[in-house]
Amino acid sequence: MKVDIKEVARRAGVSIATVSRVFSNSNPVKPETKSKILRIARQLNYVPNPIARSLSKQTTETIGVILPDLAGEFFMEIIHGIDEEAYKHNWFVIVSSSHSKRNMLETLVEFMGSGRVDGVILMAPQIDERMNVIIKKSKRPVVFINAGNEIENFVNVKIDNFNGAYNIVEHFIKQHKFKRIGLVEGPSNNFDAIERAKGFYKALGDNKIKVDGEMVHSGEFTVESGYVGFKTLMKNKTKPDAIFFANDMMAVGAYQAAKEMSIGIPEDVAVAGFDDIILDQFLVPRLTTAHVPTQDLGSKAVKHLIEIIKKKKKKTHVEVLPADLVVGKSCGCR
Amino acid sequence: MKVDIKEVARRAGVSIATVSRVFSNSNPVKPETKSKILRIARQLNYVPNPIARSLSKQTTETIGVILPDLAGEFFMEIIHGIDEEAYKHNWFVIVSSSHSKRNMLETLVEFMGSGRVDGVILMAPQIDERMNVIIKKSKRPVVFINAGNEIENFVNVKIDNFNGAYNIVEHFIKQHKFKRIGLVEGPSNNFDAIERAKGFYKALGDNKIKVDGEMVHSGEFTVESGYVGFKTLMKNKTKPDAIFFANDMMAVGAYQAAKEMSIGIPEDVAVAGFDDIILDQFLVPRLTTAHVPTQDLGSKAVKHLIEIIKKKKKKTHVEVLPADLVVGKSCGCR
DNA sequence: CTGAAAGCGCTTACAG
DNA sequence: CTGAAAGCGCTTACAG
Repeated sequence: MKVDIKEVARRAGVSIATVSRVFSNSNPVKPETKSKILRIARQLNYVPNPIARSLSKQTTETIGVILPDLAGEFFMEIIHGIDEEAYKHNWFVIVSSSHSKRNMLETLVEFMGSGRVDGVILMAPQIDERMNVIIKKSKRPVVFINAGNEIENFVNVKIDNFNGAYNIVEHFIKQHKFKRIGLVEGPSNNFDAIERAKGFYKALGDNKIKVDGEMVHSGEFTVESGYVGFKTLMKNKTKPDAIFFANDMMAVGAYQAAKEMSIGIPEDVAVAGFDDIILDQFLVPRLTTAHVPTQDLGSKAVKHLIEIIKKKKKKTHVEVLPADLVVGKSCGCR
Repeated sequence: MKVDIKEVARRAGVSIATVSRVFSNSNPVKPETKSKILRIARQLNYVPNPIARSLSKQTTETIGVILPDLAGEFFMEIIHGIDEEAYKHNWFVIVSSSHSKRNMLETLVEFMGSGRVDGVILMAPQIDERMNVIIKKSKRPVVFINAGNEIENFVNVKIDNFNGAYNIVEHFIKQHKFKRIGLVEGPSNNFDAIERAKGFYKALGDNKIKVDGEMVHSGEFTVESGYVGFKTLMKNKTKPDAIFFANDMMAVGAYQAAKEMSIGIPEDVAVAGFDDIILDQFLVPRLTTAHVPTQDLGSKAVKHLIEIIKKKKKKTHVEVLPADLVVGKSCGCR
């Protein structure tokens, strides 16, 4: 038997408006009437249809999430953070991990144009012109995760790559008195990589250490490139005291290279990475790195988005989450 | 500007019924009319409102997914598999990773009772009575992932833990002529762990190898317990030739213990795990294990669910996905 | 505190 | 092939 608002109203001898008021507790309803309705509803196992409610209220209380395919470990944690936060607010989450750029665009159009969601959380490698047009045109709010500086007039939740890197290098200098510090960079078109490199250079500059071109290697954020980077730097005439890898995966490659070359970490050279990935727990010695609070990225994004939707006020700010120093033993501590 | 079906119809000089027919391509529409409508729609960035469509058609083309909180790496891959498959069919996915049992129950009620989704994919540590009642009462279909045998009359997609384990142990015996084979089990209330242990015992039995109680240790699927298990077994008077760990995380613990004890893998003792987790790629020597096709778990579940929903026929079968042997070097191969 | 009625944006039998 | 109209299950100004 179908049980809708009409059926409940009929049995309770009231209008559907009254039943609706009880379930959306928007307006006062006489206590006796209310409890009668609730009793009957419970008897019938009645649950208001959220689809109908959404259509009527023009609001779905659900968030659309678009993530790139490549997110890996991050993917999981971000979704987790999003889901947890949404659950607290009693909102739902529709996910779409996009397997290509076209797909991402399509999903964006669908989300922005269709009324399926009230807002979107978007994490894209880059925001191209077509995406930009869609986003600008729609009145549905978007919150970005880890987008570059091209995003203005929107909320953007990101990681403090600059200071994360700065603090690591400063730790090398202040704590360990290292002077010759190498850098294995990430891809030159990657926003995170660029910021991390800037932090590196700034820390050197602030401590009056001159940059030595020989001490810098271009990596690709891969284990392989870290492996190569380590070997390259360690073959220089004057070897580095320490090397900062712009992400942990490259540091993993360094560990492999060090093993092959019988170079001790940290006895012969100190090493640090960035990200604090799960794999780090299994490295010996424990890698010194900067913690990226991935889950927070998701939960903060949800918070901002819901606030924008509810308050109907546009927020345009960048929330930068700290990437705290994680001191392991690879830097020479202990 | 609001662009709905009415607006498109007005501009195209047709009724909304015609526009609707174009977008649901249900009925024939004169080609010229159709292309005109499509052109105008594209101009306006019109996308049919899926909420309205859902209400009208009484079907949402979205799947609800309920996963436990503890899934970790699996979580990610399962969602990925689900999302990818759903995308192929043009369906949407609402996720909810449940942070407690109560939460899981609530979400289930919401999904089953409200018309928000057409069906549910459920992965639960165990299905208790109250969940069972809700599932049985609702006409909305449910597909289980990796549920125990308590699930009857439903589709259940799971891993072939038994044969995965059997094949590993048989590999030890047939390929390497090992006779003394140890086992570090998983938690005794864990369905996967139980099946894997069964496979272990069956392989021994089939090869006329008697089980030695001293060769079996109870682990907890954690790195720690693998570490302890390894040390325990290796302190026996007669040491094992090989040890099968019921999951890879425990094998990781074994690697750590072996390093400490200066025991060579596989020179002194062979080792194998189960799961084929990402971390395996970084173990030296490469771990021999059984591959768990996590992503397939998700995609198969979606396939079954959509089929049930569309064909409106109830399917009740268990799909068992093979856990293929992954031969590394930890077993002594090469 | 309550009801009648319009409306949310679609789909679809019915009639032409 | 096309349109007018009823209906999907709710919400909410409006009037009382």
